[in-house]
Amino acid sequence: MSAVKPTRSPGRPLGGTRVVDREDILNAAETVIRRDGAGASLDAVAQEAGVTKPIVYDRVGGRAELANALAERLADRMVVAASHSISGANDRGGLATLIEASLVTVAENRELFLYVTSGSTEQTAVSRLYLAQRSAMPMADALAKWRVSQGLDPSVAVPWAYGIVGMLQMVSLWWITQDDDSAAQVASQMAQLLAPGLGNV
Amino acid sequence: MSAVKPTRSPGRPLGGTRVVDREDILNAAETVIRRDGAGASLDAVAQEAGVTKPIVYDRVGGRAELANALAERLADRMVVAASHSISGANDRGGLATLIEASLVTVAENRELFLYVTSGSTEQTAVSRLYLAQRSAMPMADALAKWRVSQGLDPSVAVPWAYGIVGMLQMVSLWWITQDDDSAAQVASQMAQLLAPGLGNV
DNA sequence: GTTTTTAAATTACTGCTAGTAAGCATGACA
DNA sequence: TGTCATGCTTACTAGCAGTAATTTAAAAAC
Repeated sequence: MSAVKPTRSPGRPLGGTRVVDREDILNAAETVIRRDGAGASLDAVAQEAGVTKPIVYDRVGGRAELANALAERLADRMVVAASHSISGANDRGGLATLIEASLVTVAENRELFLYVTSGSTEQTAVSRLYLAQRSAMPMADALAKWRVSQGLDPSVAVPWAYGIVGMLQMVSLWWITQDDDSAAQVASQMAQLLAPGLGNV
Repeated sequence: MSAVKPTRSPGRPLGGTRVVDREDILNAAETVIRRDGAGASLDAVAQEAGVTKPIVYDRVGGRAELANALAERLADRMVVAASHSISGANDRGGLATLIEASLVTVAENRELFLYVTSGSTEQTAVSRLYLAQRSAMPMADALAKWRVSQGLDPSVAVPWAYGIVGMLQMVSLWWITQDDDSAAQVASQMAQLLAPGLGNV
């Protein structure tokens, strides 16, 4: 597939300035991943961006770094979705609404989710933790603060946050590969499990 | 690395019968993964088993199937560890003991855990669900049975089981990449989060 | 105004890996 | 004794991550 003739000859471009920056590469990567799935190659990403592979390495780095950058995007998107959902939700069912927003965001970014949570080679463990960390650390901070305000031990915050992120990731993975249950239903069920332990948030 | 001279010439072996079966291949795979980490190649597995790659494909299939088979082994090992731990535990802290056994088993099979939870290519999503399913389905059955016995709705069992498996996987991943907290401590913390929602199992 | 250097890109390569096709040696059976 | 089946190895293909070498144009130096 890489046989499509590149439209540009070698050498410095005529304007003399860079035209494709890091953000362009990341956008192209998202497009390709949506189209080709989680197995998208760096060559395909480069071609979609109208450049070649070494440019991808110059702008964002190798495959692991690309996955990390996209993981940050996805995590940010989830935070935005969560805050939107929170603003329209009241206390009861607030946790369920949060989880539902997470599920819906994963479904909207299905292939991207699979890409960033799959990794490829040996470095995968670190990469997967990176995505988790990106989601877990704000949660851990919030949890710790809230626990302190309640006069409770805040040292549980970090493992709890990682655990909840892992729970949400796995439930998302299961949920997007079946059609029986609605997002709201599953979210409510998971909230039912978590809420008592969290202290009826 | 594949330049190590194979000790066998082509053709049917002298006895006329197969000498390396599926179990031998899986054992060799575990050895190689322990030695080389999660990036272990099929060639290395074949060499460790004293055969060549096509034999691996004949006995267990491709990389995805190998990961699935090893995932079953690891899941079974965890079930055994859990049942051992249960037999020596009383009601209070039973859940924590279970989680601790899970953490310890992951630590004992560190590279294998990373191998089966990482996968490699596009099929990864299915493979990861496979491992999760292997652990989640017995848990879901037990949960459903227990919920029914308590006069509660058992339909939460499946998503809860997947969620708990995901939680344990992520906490394990986080825990084996740091040294600050003991297994017992983390297990107790996670049990503290889950127990109330489960209904003080 | 010509030469040199620097910037920005492509082309072309290496090394590795999953997976498969073709070939070879031994046993079984007619 | 010759043909077929069996259980291997060797040899190959295709694709991907990552890197080195090369090319072109702008900018700077003389």
